[in-house]
Amino acid sequence: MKYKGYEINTIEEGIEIEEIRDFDPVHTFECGQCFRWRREPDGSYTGVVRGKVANAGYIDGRLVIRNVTFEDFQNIWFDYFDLGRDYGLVKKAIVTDDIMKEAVEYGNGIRLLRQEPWETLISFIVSSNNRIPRIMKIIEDMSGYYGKELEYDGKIFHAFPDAGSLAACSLEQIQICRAGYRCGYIHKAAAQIEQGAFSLKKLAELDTDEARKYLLQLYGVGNKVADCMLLYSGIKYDVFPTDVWVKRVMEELYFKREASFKEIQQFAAVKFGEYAGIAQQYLFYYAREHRIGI
DNA sequence: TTGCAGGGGTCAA
DNA sequence: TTGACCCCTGCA
Repeated sequence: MKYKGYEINTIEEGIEIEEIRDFDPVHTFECGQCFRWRREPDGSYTGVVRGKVANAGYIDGRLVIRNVTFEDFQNIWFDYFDLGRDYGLVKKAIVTDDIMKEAVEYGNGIRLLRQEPWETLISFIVSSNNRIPRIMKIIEDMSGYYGKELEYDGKIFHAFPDAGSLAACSLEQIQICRAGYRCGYIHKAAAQIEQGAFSLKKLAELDTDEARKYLLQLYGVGNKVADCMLLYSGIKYDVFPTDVWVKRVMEELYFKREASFKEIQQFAAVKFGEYAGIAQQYLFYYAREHRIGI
């Protein structure tokens, strides 16, 4: 059947989408934006999103999403995979030079996932001064201890715990996830949100600068985490999360000298505009895979 | 085997 | 602007 321009078939294991453009699972799931998708031996990926387990991969040129009903697709996955956006147009807008042209060609098929805001916030608080494998383990452990149990394909999975569940935990209970000093950040953020002192829903109503400032009120959230949270939950696309890697990459590819964080952000805002965040993702992935900026 | 540096940042002085 | 920070990993 047709749904918003896509041809969707319901099959026994889930659904399949024909002729989908600009969706490469490897580039999308391994470009550093998400922490809960794992590669299976057959090359597909299994992940937990909004309390549902799913598996995604290509078979004969069709994107197959297993353990998903057509209704789930309409309510969750269409939005999560950002399928309403024409990445062809995005690419046109951000490719203004040979560097971006190459980065976009290389990272062809990266989509920016619209992840659940609360989970995204905590994931990127955990990411501070940390590496991806360890971030994944902490998120996994936290879900295992405090998230709802789910089952798929004979295996047990866990949803990411909601704010109420983590707010109900003592600091010691959060510390068993081995997130170190970030446990205090998580504990406080959960309390602020659960008590209604802070609303993640409000972010969408604010302009980008206001949203960023508002997020900085949360203990443990600085500029980098705020920008990641806004971008990877699909709330704002004109942010340019600048960590030490992106800084080095921008210095090497564009500035040819040292540049301050502020300088880089201003440069990106002018050069890439409303899709600066997506440009950052292509650039970062390209640089990481080519070991630029090391 | 043990020891030490340093990591996709934030906070506080 | 600078150092400490929890925990883990990589590498002498």
